[in-house]
Amino acid sequence: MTQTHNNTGQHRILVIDDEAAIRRFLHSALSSEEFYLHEAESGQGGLSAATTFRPDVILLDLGLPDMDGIEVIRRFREWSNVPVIILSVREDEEDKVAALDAGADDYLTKPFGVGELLARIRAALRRSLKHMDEPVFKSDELVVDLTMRHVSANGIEIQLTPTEYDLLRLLITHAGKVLTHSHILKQIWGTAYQEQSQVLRVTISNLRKKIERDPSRPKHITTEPGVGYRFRIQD
Amino acid sequence: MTQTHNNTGQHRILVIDDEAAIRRFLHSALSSEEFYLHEAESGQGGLSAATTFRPDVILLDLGLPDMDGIEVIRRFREWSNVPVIILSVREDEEDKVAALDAGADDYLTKPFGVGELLARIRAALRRSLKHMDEPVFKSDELVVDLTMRHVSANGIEIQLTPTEYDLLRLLITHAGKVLTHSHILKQIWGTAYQEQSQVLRVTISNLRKKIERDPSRPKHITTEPGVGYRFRIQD
DNA sequence: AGCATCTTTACAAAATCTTTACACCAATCG
DNA sequence: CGATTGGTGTAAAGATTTTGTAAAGATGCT
Repeated sequence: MTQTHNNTGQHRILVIDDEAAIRRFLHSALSSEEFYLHEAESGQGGLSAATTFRPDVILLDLGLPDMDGIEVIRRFREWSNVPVIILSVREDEEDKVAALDAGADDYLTKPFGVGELLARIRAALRRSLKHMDEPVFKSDELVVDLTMRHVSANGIEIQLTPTEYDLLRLLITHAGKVLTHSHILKQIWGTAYQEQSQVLRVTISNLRKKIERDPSRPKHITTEPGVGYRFRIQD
Repeated sequence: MTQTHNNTGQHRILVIDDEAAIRRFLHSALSSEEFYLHEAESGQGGLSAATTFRPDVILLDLGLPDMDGIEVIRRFREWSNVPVIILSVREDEEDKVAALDAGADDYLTKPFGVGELLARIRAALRRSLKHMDEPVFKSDELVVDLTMRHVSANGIEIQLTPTEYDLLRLLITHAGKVLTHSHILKQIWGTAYQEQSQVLRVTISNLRKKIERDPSRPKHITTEPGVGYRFRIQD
């Protein structure tokens, strides 16, 4: 699941901002032979535009009307590593820390210079274009679309419960690696459950019943006795 | 064995700044269980420290006495992708643009909050640690990937039990050296087992059955009679 | 209430660990 | 020269721990 950006020289930028004035400003500042812009004016709209437009960079305003900017980052980071640069009027340190820790790559406080914005976009692109990830994961007959929270085998949709999906996503985003019981538990159930491996075993069992051809001889999710579980990429 | 970062949880930070006051400030702000700091007070010193200290992140002051900060970034980028965060008193846009375009990853203007610095360091680490080569150990046909917890010979996977794996890892991380019985026992079975060499012999035997081509004439794990065992690197 | 999901309980099945028993080899000694 | 001794390797038998699964209870949402 490695790949791509477009092979025209143009880089694709998604702007998510509710103020038309700022969108216009960014449009005139950035539109050029080098960049191709797409605009969204809400968090929901931005997230869905991200799946269809496939940007190389996202410029995100934190103060959106429909949902919290931090939440937008978090949701987006569930399936993509595309760089997110925050543009915000808030200059409190805690806002910056929260955004960066949620998965943002950079944080610019308005007003900012166009030159600096361009330089930070170039820096983000330089880093990320080397290693971009395809948000659709395939292993044998199993297909997991991390953008749509959609799982299928042989074209037939598989219904997963929220925890089952979270567990599968965690395993897939670390495909090949062994994840220890306590690490998985901490990630999905929280620190309090770090030692409660029984609930993990049950969830693994249920997940296998849904995604494995023969749940008693699992191919996708294998157990590493005494250590944890591993998602194996087939082929 | 391509070792790119340390396998302790600690991340290594190189601070390049000529002002002792700032170095002290950063030292108290960042030194913790999470970070291990190294300090340099000149561009030349920083560049050479980067090769020996192998940092995961570099914090660089642009105003160094011996050479221009931009030049330091450029020289460093000739051979490394380790993230560089600029700390500078200059807040002119053209300084920022020049530094970012020279290869810096982020630019913070002094004075800055410790929280923001930490968040930007975490963001830089998050991005770069994903793309680091795994430390893979190879000896002849045997391949041990310590991050994937994966052992194979001639491309065929070898299943190891937890103790077998722990033992192999201990031997490999000290490849070439002799490890005494009591040292191995203390490390893997705990102090209580320090004298129980029988259990070690059994485990060594089982491990050899799995990783040696001819377990009765072991090439990888050799015994040093009366002393202990040694992992020999082939080739 | 009805439904889906999550957590816990209980137990069977499987894998691993430790111990026991003994064979092997070399060096040493009566 | 054969017996003994100390260090080592291997097989196999329990003992122990870990893992898988069904099913019952708990929770929460509409």
